[in-house]
Amino acid sequence: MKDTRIQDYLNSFDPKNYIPQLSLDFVIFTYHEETLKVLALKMIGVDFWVLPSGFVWQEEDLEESAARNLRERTGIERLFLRQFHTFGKKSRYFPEVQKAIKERTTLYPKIRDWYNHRFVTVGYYALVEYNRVAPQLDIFTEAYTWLDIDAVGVLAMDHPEIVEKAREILSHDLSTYPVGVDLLPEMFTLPELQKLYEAILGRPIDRGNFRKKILKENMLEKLSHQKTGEPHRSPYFYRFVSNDDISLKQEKSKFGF
Amino acid sequence: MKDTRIQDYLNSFDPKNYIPQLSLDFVIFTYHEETLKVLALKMIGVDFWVLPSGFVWQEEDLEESAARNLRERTGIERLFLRQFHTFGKKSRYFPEVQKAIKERTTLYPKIRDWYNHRFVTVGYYALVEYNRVAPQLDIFTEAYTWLDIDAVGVLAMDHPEIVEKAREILSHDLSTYPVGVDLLPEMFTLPELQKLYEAILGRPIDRGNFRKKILKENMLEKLSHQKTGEPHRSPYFYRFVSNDDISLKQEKSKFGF
DNA sequence: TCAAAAGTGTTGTAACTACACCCATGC
DNA sequence: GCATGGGTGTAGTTACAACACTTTTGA
Repeated sequence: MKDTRIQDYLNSFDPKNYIPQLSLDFVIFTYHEETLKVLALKMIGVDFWVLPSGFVWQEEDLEESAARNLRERTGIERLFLRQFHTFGKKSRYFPEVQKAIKERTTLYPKIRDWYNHRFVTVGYYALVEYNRVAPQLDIFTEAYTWLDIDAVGVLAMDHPEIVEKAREILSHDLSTYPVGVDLLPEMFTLPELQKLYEAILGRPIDRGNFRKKILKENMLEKLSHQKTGEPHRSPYFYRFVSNDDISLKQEKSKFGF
Repeated sequence: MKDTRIQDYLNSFDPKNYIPQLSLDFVIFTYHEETLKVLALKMIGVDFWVLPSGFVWQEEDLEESAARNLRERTGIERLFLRQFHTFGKKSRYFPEVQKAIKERTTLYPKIRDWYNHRFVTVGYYALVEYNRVAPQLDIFTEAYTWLDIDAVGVLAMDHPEIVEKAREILSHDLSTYPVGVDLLPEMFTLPELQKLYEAILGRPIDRGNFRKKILKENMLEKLSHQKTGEPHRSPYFYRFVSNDDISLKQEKSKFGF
């Protein structure tokens, strides 16, 4: 069934509508079971995992294209989406992958030709809340999985390197953007928020210091008790004040004079 | 004379060797007369200024390409070169510019075709010392100038926006990279270094605080007096300790816990 | 009552900010 | 001497880091 749709798609695919040798790669972060995770896809008929990716139409902005591709490939709508780096090693030509593609498109010379070059790829990272996202697979995708951030080494091509870079940038952005807004449910406890930060940074944070710093930002609103059921004091729930009030903090331009 | 060389070049130009619709744009900073400046070029036969730019060979890394293009277009060799953003608005198709190019290449359909698309461009910024660099113009370039950072609005296309972004990133990099190494002569005084920082940040810095912070980095070596000739106390000269010892400071990954 | 984790407070250090004050130089 | 800008010091504030103490909960 899917194969028919693929053939339909391939028949209608016109390379002229796309910018050649340019792709977008997405590092889609989520947070679940106290670990940071990254969305990986498995294309039909191949046996390796890759990051979601896409191509750029001639008639769309790069940013638009990123949003569109993300939607089409994963069903993920609005979210925090940010360009972080462009990768362009000449070795970004991956025989394993291209071979698999070509094998499956023997009837489509235009497709073979399309893939028969190295690609420069613009990296975007996104933040999505685990429970609010059910990735919708497009016709090329056989399966998806949320890889633990520490397990992204299994990704094909140079994708582990891309994830690494994305995480680095995300760590920096932690100080200027309240990532919890996108990665946690409406309500959450401070210990939960702290664990999120620890998962991103990859190192422990002092509890007391975390509370002080995060509360001083005035982004959080304390709610009623709850979170009962465990053999210790129950933490308070919090929520972010209002999406409108949460702006990117003016990156106080370093070299603080 | 130049025209002959251009024709030779155009004759030998083979689009197949390049990645289509992808360019590199360079924001080359220098520092002179207490102002931050940016290199701008004027192409032969047109009357607007643009940033140096270039195209990427099929068989070279993006980083390699940046270094090569910089060398070919400006004669500038080794230096601090850093990717900062990729620009991809669909409006990055500039009739004014492309018209000028096409008018001058009527005999070269392959060239017209090459320019007849919008380009996605990867921005790199570079730091060069004013007195050690004499931009060497390539065959397409009629003139160059060092634009004051506050005068880059005269640049064509979206180049002012690109410079703006580059300066923003450079401001951030100030805290992790000793930009003075690349922008100042071997010897310099602390007031001179401070003025450089002020030019980059676009705001004044307290003298005493600057000294304390910069000296604590242990990157500077105090030399003998001099800098005489002015009606006030003579400042000391300094130099950076050793290029080897100056490493990118580990960007202490924010959210300092 | 005990373990475990939440919540809170304290203390010392380092960094940043805004000054004030003195020093060297050429006129 | 005097204006000018370099060099240095200090005091107040804020941020950070480490850690101790108290509180609440279920078993």
